[in-house]
Amino acid sequence: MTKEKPVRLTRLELEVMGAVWALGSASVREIQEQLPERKRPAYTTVQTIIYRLEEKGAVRRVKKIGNAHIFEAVVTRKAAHGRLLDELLHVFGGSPRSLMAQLVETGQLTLQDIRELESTLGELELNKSAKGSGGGEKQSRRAGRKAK
Amino acid sequence: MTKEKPVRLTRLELEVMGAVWALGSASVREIQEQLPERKRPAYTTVQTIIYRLEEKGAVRRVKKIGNAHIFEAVVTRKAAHGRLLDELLHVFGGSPRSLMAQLVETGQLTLQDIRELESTLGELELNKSAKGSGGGEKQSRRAGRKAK
DNA sequence: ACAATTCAACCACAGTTGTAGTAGCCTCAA
DNA sequence: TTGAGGCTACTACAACTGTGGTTGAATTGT
Repeated sequence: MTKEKPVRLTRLELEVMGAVWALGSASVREIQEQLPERKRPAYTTVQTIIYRLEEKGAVRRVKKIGNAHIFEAVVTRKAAHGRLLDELLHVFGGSPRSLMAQLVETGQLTLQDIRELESTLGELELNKSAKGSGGGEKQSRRAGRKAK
Repeated sequence: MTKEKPVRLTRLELEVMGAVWALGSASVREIQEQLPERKRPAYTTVQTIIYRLEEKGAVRRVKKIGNAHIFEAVVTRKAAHGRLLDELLHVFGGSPRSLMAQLVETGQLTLQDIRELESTLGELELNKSAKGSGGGEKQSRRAGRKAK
C-alpha cells in the first residue's frame, strides 16, 4: 500500500511542486518557466528546491534527455493538499466546520457554492453507492468521526 | 476599519497564540500551562515566542502583576485564521471549492455537514440582510485572571 | 573539432524557527 | 530584612528556508 511519511513542504517547495504537478514530468528549466513570471526565482534557486524535494522524496528523476534530468512528482497533489488541510484543521481546532464558517464569513464561499457542492456531492454519493465497490480506489478513507 | 499588515505566524507561534486567544490575557507562565502537556515547550521557549510575537505586533503587554507581564492578543483569531486560509486557498489554486472537494473526498466533511452548514448559513444571511451591514461582532471577551 | 550553450553539482549565506540556558532583578513570606 | 523562588532580558545555536553564484562537464550547432 501507499505508506507515505508526512513530508512537510514549504511555501516555495509547494510552488515548485505545483509546477511539477502541472507539467507531469519536466526538467528544471521547464519547471522554472512554468512558475508565474512575477515571482519566478533564478534557475539555480529552482534547482536547489528540486534537489531538496528529491531528498525529501517528493520528486524523483525519471530519465535524462540530453544532459538534463527529468523529474516527476512522487507525492501526489492530493496527498500534499491533504496534509496541508490537516494542519490547517488542527489550527482551526480540528473542526472542518469552523473552517467553512470562516470561508463563508469572509465571503469566499457563498451559499451558492455550497448548494452547488451539495448537489454535485449528492450525485457522487449516488454513483458510489450505485456502483458498489470497484477495485482501483486506494484512497485513504478515515471516516468514522462524529456522526450526526 | 482594521488595517493590519499581514503578520505571518509560524506553527509554534500559532500554538502559542491559540493559548493567548483562549485565555484572553495572561502571563507567560499561564500561557505555557495552557499548552497541551504532550507538546509543552520549556517556559523560556514560550517566553521567546511571546517576545517574537510582540515584535511582530501580534500580542502586547497590557499590564504587570507582581513582576510578571500580562499579554493579550492584538491580532484576532479570525484575522490569523483568515490569513492562513488565504494562503491555503492560494495553494489550492484560489478556489474554495477544490478545497471543499478535498475535505469531502477525504471524508472529513460529509454531505450532512454541508447541509447543516447550509441551513445555518441561510439563517445568517437572513440576519445579515435584515440588520444591514456594519456590525462590530467582537468575539467572546474572556479575561479570567487567576494570578496566584 | 570547437566554440557557444546548457546543465548539474556544489557552495554560500543571511534570515527564520524551534528550543532552551543563564544571570540577575523583584516580590513576598517569615 | 533577608532569602527563596519566580520572572525578565539576554544569549546561543543548530536546522530549515529562500536565494543565487561558481565551476566544470555534457551537448550542439556549424
